[in-house]
Order: sequence, then C-alpha cells, then structure tokens
Amino acid sequence: MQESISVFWFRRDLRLDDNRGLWEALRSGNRVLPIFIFDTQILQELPKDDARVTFLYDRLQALRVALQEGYEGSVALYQGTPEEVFTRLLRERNVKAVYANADYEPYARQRDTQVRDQLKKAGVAFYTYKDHVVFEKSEVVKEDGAPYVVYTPYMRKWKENFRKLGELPNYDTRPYLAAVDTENYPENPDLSDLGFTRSGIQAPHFDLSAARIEGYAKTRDIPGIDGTSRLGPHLRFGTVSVRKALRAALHAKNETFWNELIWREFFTQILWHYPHTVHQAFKKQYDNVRWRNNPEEFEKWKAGQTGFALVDAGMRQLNQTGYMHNRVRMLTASFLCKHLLIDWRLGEAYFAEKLLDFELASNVGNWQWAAGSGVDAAPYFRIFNPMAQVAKFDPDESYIRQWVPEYGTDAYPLAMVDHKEARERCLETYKAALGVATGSSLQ
DNA sequence: TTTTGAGTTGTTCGA
DNA sequence: GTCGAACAACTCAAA
Repeated sequence: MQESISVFWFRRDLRLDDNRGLWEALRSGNRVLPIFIFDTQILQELPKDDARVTFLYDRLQALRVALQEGYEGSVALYQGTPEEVFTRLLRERNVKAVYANADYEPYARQRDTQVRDQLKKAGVAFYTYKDHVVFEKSEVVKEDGAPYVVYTPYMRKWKENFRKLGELPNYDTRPYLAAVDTENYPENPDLSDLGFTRSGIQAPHFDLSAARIEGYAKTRDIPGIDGTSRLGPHLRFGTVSVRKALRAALHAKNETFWNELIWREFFTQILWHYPHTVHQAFKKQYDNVRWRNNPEEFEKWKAGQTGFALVDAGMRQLNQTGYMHNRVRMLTASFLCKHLLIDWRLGEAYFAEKLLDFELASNVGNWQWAAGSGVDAAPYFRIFNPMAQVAKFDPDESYIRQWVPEYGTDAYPLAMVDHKEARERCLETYKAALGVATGSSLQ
C-alpha cells in the first residue's frame, strides 16, 4: 500500500509563511504534496506574454527552490483542468485529503464545488480555509444579517469586529514544513511548455515599512510621487498575507492604509453576495444608459491618445508597466464612462487584461463606482474635470512628463472631445437613462 | 415601523 | 480669490 498523503493546492496564496491552508495540511499527520495547477480554462483566455503568468511562474519556481533547499521537497506543477489533474493525482497517489484556501470569485466557487464533488465520490475530503481576508462573506453584516452595501458602516463594523478579535493569527508553517513530501514530483515545466513567453513587465517589490505606511496618507493622491505600498499584486497572488499587511498598518497612527485594506474586503463580500455585478449594474436603472461605445474612441483611450494629458499618462503607465496610480485610475475610468460614454464593462475588461494587481472584486467594484452604477458610487453628475485633476494632483506635471514625453509639442494629439460639451452630453444621457426630469416642465 | 441622518476620492456657478 | 450651494433627490443603516 502506497503511503497516504495530504495535498495542499496553492491557488492565490503563493507563500510559505502565514498560510492557513498549508498550515492545516502540514498538521494533518500525513506527508504533504504541495501542488499548483496551471488551469487551461483560465490560461487560454490570456495573451501569450501575460505579465501575471510570468509573475506566477517565477513565484512558483521560488517556492520550489525554498522547499528543495530547506526540506528536500518541492511544488508539483500540473497543467490541465482541475478535474483532469485530480483524476490523475487520485490514480497515481494515495490521497487522503486535499487542503486549500478559500477563493471567492464566481469561477473559483464553481470550480471548487466541482472539485469537492469529484473528490467526495472518491472518498477524499476537500478542506478550504479563510486566508485571503480577515473577515469573509457573512462575518461583517448588519444586525439583521444582511450584507452592507455602503462602505462607511461596513468599515465601522469591520473595525468593531476586529477589536473583538484581539490578536491576528499567524499561521507559522516553519515548525511543520519537514512534513512536506520528498519524492514523486512531476517534471518542472518551462514557461514555454505552458504556451507562454516571458513578459518584460516586472512586479514591483512591496514596501510595508513604517515610513511608507505613514507617508501613504499624505502622498497617495499624488501620482508623481512614489508613495504607495505596491502591495496590489502581492495581495492578489498571496505572496504576502493580508494579516501581515494589516499588522504593518496597525502600528501607523493614520488609518488611511488600513481603510484601503478594508475596501478590499468590502468589495470581496459585495462580489460574493452579488456575483451578477460582474456583468450587470448594481443599480439596475444604470443599465439603461445608452452607451455610445465608439470603437475608434475606445482605441484612443486604450492607447493613451485622448489629448488629455493626465488620462493619457495613466493609460501609458498601465500599458507599459501593468500598473496605474490609483488617483489616475479614477480619472481614466470616469473619462471613459462619462466623457466618451463607453460602457464601464469595456473599461473593466481592459484593466482586467493589463493590471498586474487585477482583482475581480475590486476592479468591478471600482469601475461601477466610477460609472455611478455601483455600491456607494459616485453620483452620476460627478464628472471629473481632466484639467482640474492635473492642477490638484500633478501641479508640476512631473507625472505627465514621465509618461507623455511629447506633451506640449506638435506631436501630442489635440483633445478628442470638448470637456464642456462632453460633460453636458453625459448629464443628458444619464438623466435620460435614470428618468431624471429635465428642465422645468415636470408636471 | 417609522423616522432621521448620512453618504471615498468632484465640479461649477454665482454671490 | 473664496465659499457655499447645487447638482437631484435616493437609498441605506440604525435608532
């Protein structure tokens, strides 16, 4: 009889330290085979030089090295659908149980339900744990058990619950890592074996130093200043735990950074309770907006050729680095939806393709915020003025000059729309969709 | 159940 | 140049 093993399935938790699911697997009493599945259903949707696949691949190689050097273990890398991979694993190994951290996105929920059924038929348990957030789905809710759809009361309740929690747990795996399996690993694929080429885009290192967290509140709105933590991709792939990020934030006097992490959990639970918001407006009447969706204008926006310097700077930063400063994300999103009257779903899809820190819940939530259609959204008549935003947030134009070097020369395009006209057109279009009375003729 | 106060990130207009 | 109100009424959360 082959030795029985536990499987730990890495998904978006690519770290050894402070990892709940891995910690649970290692304490199961069996040897633990860590695996990762390059899910062909996901990969086939992605461009062949996708920066996130490179990031993921490199991170997995680093995990393999760390486990080899310290414990003679590794991470087994598989390619296929989860169903195919588990069929193979159950055939080849004596699997007693599969451990993973919970994933709340609609595709992941459906996938995990299927895997749970498949494993159950084979008599294998599938355990999932909360790791990605401090409070999940129904842990921060109103008195009557309904989810919050307004941020501020959610945030207050979150903090109240957090105080009751006392200490944040730290799932330290180091004492147990010797339980990792030491043989029978499949061959290590190259990136090209997976059908991908190396992206030139590098993920930035995150910075959770006290100075950075303290400075964040002051400088986070100035895109010309490198004042953000760059935590996004690391939270997305779990190369750092949210608990570690929060511990760093808790020492700071200012709660701004802390609040941003709470926004992430707010949108995570919104997506859980309202998964249809991936495709439909949270406020239904906003699906009546008659989007213009002009394809040439959409291309100009994507390329950073709108003739509005801060919008173009943001789009070019995104295209070149897989990152865009938060302040400029709001402006570019507002410009697409309101000045150009292009459906937020198209903008959301473009960000989803380009952002290294792409997180479905936050992307959809924030795009719907910009369009006015989402939870706690900007009112429809709040239309960012692209020039006023420069004066406020990039007064020395350092950010613009960094990303739009030809700004101010003949080579730079003319403004693709007149701000005042576009603004008025937007107000009319939204009013028509929302049934807002115009003029004084209301009876 | 009803009432009341409040609500991430803005802009424009007119006094 | 500065400041408050309007934008348009609405929905949510909590007392």
